[in-house]
Amino acid sequence: MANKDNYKNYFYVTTPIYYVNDKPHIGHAYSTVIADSIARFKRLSGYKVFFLTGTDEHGLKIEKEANARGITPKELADTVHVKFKELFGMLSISYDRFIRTTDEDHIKTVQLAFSALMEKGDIYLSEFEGWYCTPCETFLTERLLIGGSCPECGRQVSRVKEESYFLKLGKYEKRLVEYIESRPEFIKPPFRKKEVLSFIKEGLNDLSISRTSFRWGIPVPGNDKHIIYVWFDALLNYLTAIGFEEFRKKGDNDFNLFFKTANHIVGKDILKFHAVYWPIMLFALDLPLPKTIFAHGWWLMDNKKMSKSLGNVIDPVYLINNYGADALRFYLLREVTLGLDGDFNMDNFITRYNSELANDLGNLVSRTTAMLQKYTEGKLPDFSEAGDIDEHLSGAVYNITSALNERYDNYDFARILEETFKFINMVNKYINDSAPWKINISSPEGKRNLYKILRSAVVSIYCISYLIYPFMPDTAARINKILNIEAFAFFKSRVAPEDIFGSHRVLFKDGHKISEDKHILFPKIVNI
RNA sequence: GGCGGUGUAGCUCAGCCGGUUAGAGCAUACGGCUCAUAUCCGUAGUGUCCGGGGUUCAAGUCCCUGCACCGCCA
Repeated sequence: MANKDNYKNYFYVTTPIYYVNDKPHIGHAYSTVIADSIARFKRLSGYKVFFLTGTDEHGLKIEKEANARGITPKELADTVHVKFKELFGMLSISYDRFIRTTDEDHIKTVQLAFSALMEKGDIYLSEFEGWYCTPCETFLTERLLIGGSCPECGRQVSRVKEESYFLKLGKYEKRLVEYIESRPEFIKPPFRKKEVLSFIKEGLNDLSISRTSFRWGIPVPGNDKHIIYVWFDALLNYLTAIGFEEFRKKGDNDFNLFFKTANHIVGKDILKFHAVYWPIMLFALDLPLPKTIFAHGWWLMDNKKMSKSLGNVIDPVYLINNYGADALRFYLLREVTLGLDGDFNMDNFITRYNSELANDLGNLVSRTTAMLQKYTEGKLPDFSEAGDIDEHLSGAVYNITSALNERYDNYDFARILEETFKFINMVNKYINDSAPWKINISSPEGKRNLYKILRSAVVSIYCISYLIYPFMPDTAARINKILNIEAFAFFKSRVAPEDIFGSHRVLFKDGHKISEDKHILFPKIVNI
């Protein structure tokens, strides 16, 4: 049962909820893969994880798209949200809930929250006058416009003047600044934190949070002339999914324990909503704030922004079908450091695939298993015959794993993968240098030496499967199958990362044999 | 315009509080091995560390300035 003080063992991670006006693209895949990887690592480390993703289904843009297609907004959402589920299935995304903002419990949450803030006086009715960009769902002030058009998308904006509900922001401004400044882990990476702070310090106007010009959305309780602004609606999904309604009614449950540990994964374009408006909503609701908001960059295509009009959009489904989900996951996470933009380049994708996945990792597994078949008929030399694992290898694994928690908490996935692949190279070198094929096995020393090398290589591969598991779960499972051990035995023991190497004596029992089948983990890409 | 950042080998980038001949990966050339997905390992390079001043015994590393590019700004 949940203990009030053990929230450190909880881990709540969310992706943005994705807008259902169009099918998913690589950016959706990216946010979701980041969240999936950290969720998997935390589960591995024994945390109670809740991983949330889903779709944002309300708003004028959906209503318009549905009208254009001659269907209802709900029909549009029903159709498109499935595309996201399919993509996430193909990508092995291990979410615990796929929320939709049209879900019953979410609608209740939004209305509950809205009412609570009305009662408190943090939401009030007034009049909005200004400009609005429909495609961006953004209100704009006069001085931001460029030639009378939206500064973001360049399209026409429309003049709006209407009655609207407002959320008080100024009231919480100072508190928010203090909160952000005193918590380095709250907004990552650090340069984004600076941006947010300077934005807030310019002063916050109250936020318009309702619309009367269209119908597709959640009505304001007691005044259904008004539809609740899509961002106010969408952000609350993070509360719905972990039982906000029940929490309001009955008090404590897992809700509290989870929410304090929340990690929101967001794109840089929606950081402001998550780092400014969302915390203020939570202050107003007397709730704790999430632990971390991580803003990642965008994917460019050949250094240009991807857009349908340029025709340079890369389809994640195409990549998965041709190269596999893990190849895509690997590329997305390996190529980009921290919160920077990434450049998707097909040549680069293939180079990384061939040199790192096929040549370095795939071939290491291939040559090792082949030697085992050849020299010991697939039997892993027992500990008593082989002795301890090579010290340089075990030391290297220790160095990587002991920094793992910190690296994950900083979303420094590229670094983890870089170090993992350095280790893979080290094992390749170890095999080269010790040259098992040259050993004279007629002598007892020679035999023992050969056994030590083989066992060291196999245990190293096991460690590699552990290290890559969060990023490439399928590959990790396939490696374990090749080694003929239960997939993810490391789950059961819940060993600390730095103890993973030491677990081999338990894992590989005397007389253990690896699989006889020949597996190619990553067939080389030869064409184009 | 305001605030912040970046500019290092052909390409992508590491270089924390200033300190020996400036690093990695990819690409290129040559060499070694044969267990392996013609894979792996080794060796060799080349750089006005954006320009100009300054501080210091000592500066990609700090300060000033110029140029170029980028991010954020209800």
